[in-house]
Amino acid sequence: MDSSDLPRAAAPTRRRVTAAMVAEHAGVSTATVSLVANGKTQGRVSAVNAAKVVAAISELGYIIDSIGSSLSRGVSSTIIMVAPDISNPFFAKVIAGVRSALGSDYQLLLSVTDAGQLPSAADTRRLLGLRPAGLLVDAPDPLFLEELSATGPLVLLDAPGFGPDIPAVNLDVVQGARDLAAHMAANGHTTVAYLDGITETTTFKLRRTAFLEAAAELGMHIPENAVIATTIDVGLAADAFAEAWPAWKAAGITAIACATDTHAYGVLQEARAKGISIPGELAVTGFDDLPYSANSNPGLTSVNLPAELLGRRAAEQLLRLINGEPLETIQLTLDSSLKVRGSTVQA
Amino acid sequence: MDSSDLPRAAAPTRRRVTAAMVAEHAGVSTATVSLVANGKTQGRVSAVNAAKVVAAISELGYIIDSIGSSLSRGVSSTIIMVAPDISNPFFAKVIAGVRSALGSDYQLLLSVTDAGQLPSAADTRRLLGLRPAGLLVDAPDPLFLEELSATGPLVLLDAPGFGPDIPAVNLDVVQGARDLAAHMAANGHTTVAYLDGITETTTFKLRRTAFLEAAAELGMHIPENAVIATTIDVGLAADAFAEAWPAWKAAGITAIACATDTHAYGVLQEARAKGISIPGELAVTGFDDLPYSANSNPGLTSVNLPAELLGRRAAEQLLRLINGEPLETIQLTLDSSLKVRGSTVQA
DNA sequence: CTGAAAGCGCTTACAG
DNA sequence: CTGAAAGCGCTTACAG
Repeated sequence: MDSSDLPRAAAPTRRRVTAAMVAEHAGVSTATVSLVANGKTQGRVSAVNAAKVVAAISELGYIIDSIGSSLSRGVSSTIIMVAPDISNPFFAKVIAGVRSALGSDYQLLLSVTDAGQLPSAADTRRLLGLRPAGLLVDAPDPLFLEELSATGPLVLLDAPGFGPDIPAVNLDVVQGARDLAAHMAANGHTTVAYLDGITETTTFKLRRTAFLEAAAELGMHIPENAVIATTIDVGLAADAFAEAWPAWKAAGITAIACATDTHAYGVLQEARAKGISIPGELAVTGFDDLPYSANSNPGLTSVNLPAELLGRRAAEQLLRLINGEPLETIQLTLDSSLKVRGSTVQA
Repeated sequence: MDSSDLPRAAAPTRRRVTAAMVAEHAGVSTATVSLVANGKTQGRVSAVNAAKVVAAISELGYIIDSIGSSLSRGVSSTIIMVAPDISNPFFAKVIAGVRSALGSDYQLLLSVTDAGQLPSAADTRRLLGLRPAGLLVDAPDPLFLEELSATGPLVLLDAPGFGPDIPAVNLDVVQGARDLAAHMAANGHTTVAYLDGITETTTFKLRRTAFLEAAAELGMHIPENAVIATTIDVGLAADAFAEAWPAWKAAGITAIACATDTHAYGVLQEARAKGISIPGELAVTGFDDLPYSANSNPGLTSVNLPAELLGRRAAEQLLRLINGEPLETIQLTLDSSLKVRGSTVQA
């Protein structure tokens, strides 16, 4: 009968304040409002008018509508970050770094997926409909990037080996993996295993190959079936280790390197459940040095990676790209460092 | 001289495909393209034309531009989630739940802040310029919500005590805190302390007051200065505990309840450094039951909160609001459960 | 069933 | 310095 029941879910309490309303209130054109609201008054708006608009803006509580603005400009102030695993605390630190560099000019949109899953290029392409000002892609696989075929400012994080012309900030995981192998060799281990991540992320491949190579160079032996892989998940890692351990033990394995600390936690957990002495019977190492690794049982020997710095540097590079500034260095590599704890050395 | 060097940062490789291009390609109007692209053909577009448009869309690789669409509709397909602490792994699970309920129709935009910091209402209001389809606010403080004065679909997470008419999904932290107190009393503790979070989040207040009340009811004593607070950070919690411990020890404190597992990790770490025996000399409990708590040294007794479910239910409620469906229940409360581990009971 | 047209809110040459 | 006007890409009454 009437339409008073139409606005159901969300009846707007007050109408949106538009630039036109501000213009009318201040007695100027919307063009002038736009100039003032965007701080482009320099030599284009008289001090008198600028003051009038500023007053009207604060009086009315005007906020530039980013939808209208984006459509007009052709680009939004959104920065999209694509990452395979938000549940990893390491990632939270990366985000913090990104945000600190981004400031408040840009909105950070996180495209997250389920643990260890890479987002599909199709999903991400849909996000491109938001016309992001730039794209940050963490630990991509080569295929994803190719499918994405993004145009516009793009910086990769933790993505080694992607061609020297594509901007990236990397972590020196190769050195970290070598340090791990050297540490094991120095502690007398001769037969070792590797617990890998299941996604074919380049960083995982590098961690694995660098470790295996260095282990071989150092005269350590890696038996058949001593390289296994699971999703980044404590429980699944524990299961995989439980299944592998009898054969490994028989093969004389006394140390296991894990692709991430999370994997290592699974091993520690299962070892405790099974009564395997760490590090006496088995030495365990991780990768990432999560904040919890100082506190696990026992403390976890791990490769510390500068997460916050990674995010910060990547965002800084992206900002330069967005502003059309040249990059001094297309690709950066940040140092890693080995943290030795009780999981490899008796306290 | 020429303008070939104008597009600096990002020369678009191919032009954006617009509805107009699709329309021309298919020999129809843009109105028809819009109808087909949005799946609103039912009784409005002939099968022949629909097929032509579908073909043109896939041939040209057309993707609806969400900026244009949002401006026209007055609302975007973005859902903004505001949360005080992304670095908490608990939060990652909440996000996972939100995403699983949201599906691919909506983009989730995370407004994250630094650890433990609540986002300013001003920041968030700026996000409203993105015209989100809905808002999810995790652990807000009352002031924030008032300042925000958001219109439109809104669901609160972990926000008890906000008036019965505002949609919220809560966690039964009160019961959890009581369980903790009862557990301590049952284990013979008579003098206890509390390590709180520093943000005046309602959930923290509830955890604290429920614990302190239950402790008192159970005849346990809480000395002066036995309630302290720090940011959610392992190191800071460790420092605060280190400073408080001598006086606490003198006062006869034998158990400490922490507002979050992260705080508890700090206590465990410091206790180890100082050679304080856990749980012999001091029993420690957390809250949240993070995945690492099963694996800390010793395992941490904690209140398990259903993070993933929290996110899922909240997103489901929000979707109903967005679709104008009625909510069966305005506020839900999800059960917590006590996990007893080695930090309170000798293994 | 179909298309021309208005309109969402903003920005930016352009003419004055 | 200023404002009228076009245009960004889409959606949706509206008239046919």
